[in-house]
Amino acid sequence: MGRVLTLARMTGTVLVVDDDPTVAEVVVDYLRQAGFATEHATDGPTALAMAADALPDLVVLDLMLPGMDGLEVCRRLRDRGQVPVVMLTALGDESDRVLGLEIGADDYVTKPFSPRELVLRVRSVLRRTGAAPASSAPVLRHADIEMDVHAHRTTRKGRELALTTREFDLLCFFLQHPGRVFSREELMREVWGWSFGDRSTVTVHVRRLREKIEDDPAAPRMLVTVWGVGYRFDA
Amino acid sequence: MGRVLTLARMTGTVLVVDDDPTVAEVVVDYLRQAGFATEHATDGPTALAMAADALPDLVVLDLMLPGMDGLEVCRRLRDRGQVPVVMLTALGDESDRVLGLEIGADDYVTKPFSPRELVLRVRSVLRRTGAAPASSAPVLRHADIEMDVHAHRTTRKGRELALTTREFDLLCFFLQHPGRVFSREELMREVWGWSFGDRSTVTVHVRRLREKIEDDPAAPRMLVTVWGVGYRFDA
DNA sequence: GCGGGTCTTACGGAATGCGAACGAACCGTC
DNA sequence: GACGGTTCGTTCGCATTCCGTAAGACCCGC
Repeated sequence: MGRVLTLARMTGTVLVVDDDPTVAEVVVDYLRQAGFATEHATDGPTALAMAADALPDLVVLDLMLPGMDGLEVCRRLRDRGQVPVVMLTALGDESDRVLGLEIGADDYVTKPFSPRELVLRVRSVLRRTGAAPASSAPVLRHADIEMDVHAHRTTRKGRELALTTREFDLLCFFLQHPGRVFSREELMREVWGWSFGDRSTVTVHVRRLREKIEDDPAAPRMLVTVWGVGYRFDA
Repeated sequence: MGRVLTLARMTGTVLVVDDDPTVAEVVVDYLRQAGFATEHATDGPTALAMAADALPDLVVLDLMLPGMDGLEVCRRLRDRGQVPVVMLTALGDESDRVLGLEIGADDYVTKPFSPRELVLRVRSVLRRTGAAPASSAPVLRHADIEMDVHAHRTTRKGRELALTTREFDLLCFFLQHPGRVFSREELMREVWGWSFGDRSTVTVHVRRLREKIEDDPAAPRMLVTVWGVGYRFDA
């Protein structure tokens, strides 16, 4: 009923750093469509300058850059402040990926990637880091559950719930879309940001989440199974 | 095709690309009923030309096309702009599915598919990509029956009905076409998405549905038998 | 009464969801 | 760098639900 949803479009500025004009164009396009303002740089030094100047809320950074290594750029960005970084890495380049995460990238996406997936990752990172501007609802409420997105804290009847990251993301999504059914594939895409993966992953995480938010997990009243279709979060 | 009666608000234009006239007809039918304007192409080159000309908000694309591969069409559509694509794939063709998603399809539906499901996917993709407001009344009412398509919930006199997927699809179809007779073959095609199958399948499902929505299933008042013809949903 | 269509019931197979457990990856600590 | 706990994704077996078909009883029109 009076559930106000919710999350006006998340607006923020994203700096895209990629020397490939085709990739950059697609990425910028999608991010704009998703409601972000965008800046674009084609090399490391320019990227650092623009980051200092425009103070973006997040940086999408290609690892393969001419002149300066993407890792180096990432490190310097991190030295300056707490701007979140999503890295673009070549498929299977495990070492780069590990290195990137160690240096401080908040997430990574391997090429070739679906642009939409990238947008999802960006949103997810912003939500997690709390860097999203105040326009997005800071607190989600539904029934007796209260979710402080920025603080990454969830309470039920005043008692705090110990949710993992995935559980948090999952519940967050359901709270933003109550009363609608979502297939496992949709949830995989929307919450995990993947277009592939095992359906049962969703099943298991729903089960674990129920374990924490339902009075009787075996007979859920909030996170309901719609047979043959998916799951729905009821009031 | 000329002018279109706007009972519901137009939510966008969808280009349907399929060489099978039967499939295409059903798909176009449902999309129109859901409030979309539609265009239809039977091969790849025509599809690309129409996409460039009509600038649809979304493309429903059969993977199996004569002349040009559906994947190729998808790729070219993607090269040109960011029009969302929903792919139709053969059942179990996992490799094609993955390939399609990597190339940039936003969703896929496996044949045979329920037309209602396709419409839901189309709406879902449009909502996700933000290309169109996903309004258009998703709640069907008739007599004392209320159907929330998005929630996949059906109530009668306020009490929830436990319908299976098939029953849901069937009732959904009847609510969208009240007062008209449909033969078993038509229902098979429109609801099941098949052009083959046993007539008695429909009979049985109608019976099971009656069991749940009629006061006296033996003397139905809503889901009426038209002897020698088929079934009709009365007010 | 007869023939064809419809209703009802029952059943086996398939699909789906659930629960438990496992191994791998990751995190924080020492 | 090594260790233990946590989280995550996957897999397996089991129970349940659903679906399509078949077979017989029933009903309608002639």
